[in-house]
Amino acid sequence: MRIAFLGTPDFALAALRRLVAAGQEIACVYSQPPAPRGRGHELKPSPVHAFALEQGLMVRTPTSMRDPDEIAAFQALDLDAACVVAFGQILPAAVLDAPRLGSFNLHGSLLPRWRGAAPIQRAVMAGDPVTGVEVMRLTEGLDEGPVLASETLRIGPLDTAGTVHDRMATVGAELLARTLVDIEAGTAIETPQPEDGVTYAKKIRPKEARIDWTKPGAELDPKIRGLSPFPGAWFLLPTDKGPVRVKVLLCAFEDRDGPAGVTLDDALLVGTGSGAVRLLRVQREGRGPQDAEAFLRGAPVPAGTAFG
RNA sequence: CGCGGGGUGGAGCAGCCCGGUAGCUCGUCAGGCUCAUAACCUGAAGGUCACAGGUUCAAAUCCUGUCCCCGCAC
Repeated sequence: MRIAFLGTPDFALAALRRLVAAGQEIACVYSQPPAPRGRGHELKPSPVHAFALEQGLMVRTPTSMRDPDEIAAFQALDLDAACVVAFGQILPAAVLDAPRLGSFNLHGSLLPRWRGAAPIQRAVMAGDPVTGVEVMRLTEGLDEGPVLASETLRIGPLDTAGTVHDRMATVGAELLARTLVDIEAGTAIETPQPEDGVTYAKKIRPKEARIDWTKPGAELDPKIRGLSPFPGAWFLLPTDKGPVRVKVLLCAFEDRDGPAGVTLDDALLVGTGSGAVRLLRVQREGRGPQDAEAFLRGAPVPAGTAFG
């Protein structure tokens, strides 16, 4: 099939790689324009953009797909289908309806739960025991189109948004590739989303990442894991040189009570509003990620330490 | 030139401001103790202090440049 691929981050890259491997004809790749990011404000192309260049695929990085010239260019591609995976832009109907068979999206949740920008993180943060990845037809509403294929994924007690993301990227890429074949063959079945159970996965804001130890531990644990590795839930660790920001990359809930924000033992068990959270993997500013054991070797945190 | 932190035996860190014997926690190896052990005791090996220049009688420590890593902002 002659398709256009619209995507930006690593999650999308996994899907694009799979489609290329499957021998699909990628007429054009669309990605968000290179933005000044990282230290030093360097202009870096997105993962999908970089891969497309490396593969010699045609790439376009329009600021807006609503631009009439962009829409015209898209329509001129004479596509069979368009695949949208974490692209980062809302597409107008003129674009969605341009391909002969329509436009399809790979979404990281079991719709209609977690429609929107950050489904994987929100699912983990909410403590969902199960999530999934689905292929759906894009319509004008936000992630409201009918579902064509679905695959579920368990979220374990030690999963983070990162680990679920990685597993889902692989499963999702496979699912998309398989479903495209069905779509081309005309055997794909479209099922409208249920009307009940709709929730929205709002974009993660850095402000949400500060840990509030007065909240219940059973709530903090999944939230912290859902924010890992990005942007990373954090707190302030008191040191000789002042408070140091420490991110928690992995933790586990423990049913033990103690003062909120205070360590209950010498191994990073922290009291919360109710229950406690054991920090298993952390990263302090300026340093790399490390397991609690390694972290404590260089910076012991005795029981009774109060976190900020 | 957006702001800031860091690169020290295998791991994690201290020492740097106030130049002058390489320190701590752990790991490894050997021996001991023990019914036994990730416990404990004793001893040992292992480091061009990121790299390149400079200042100095003397540089991990001060100055300059380079490379790499990370946090914030975005």
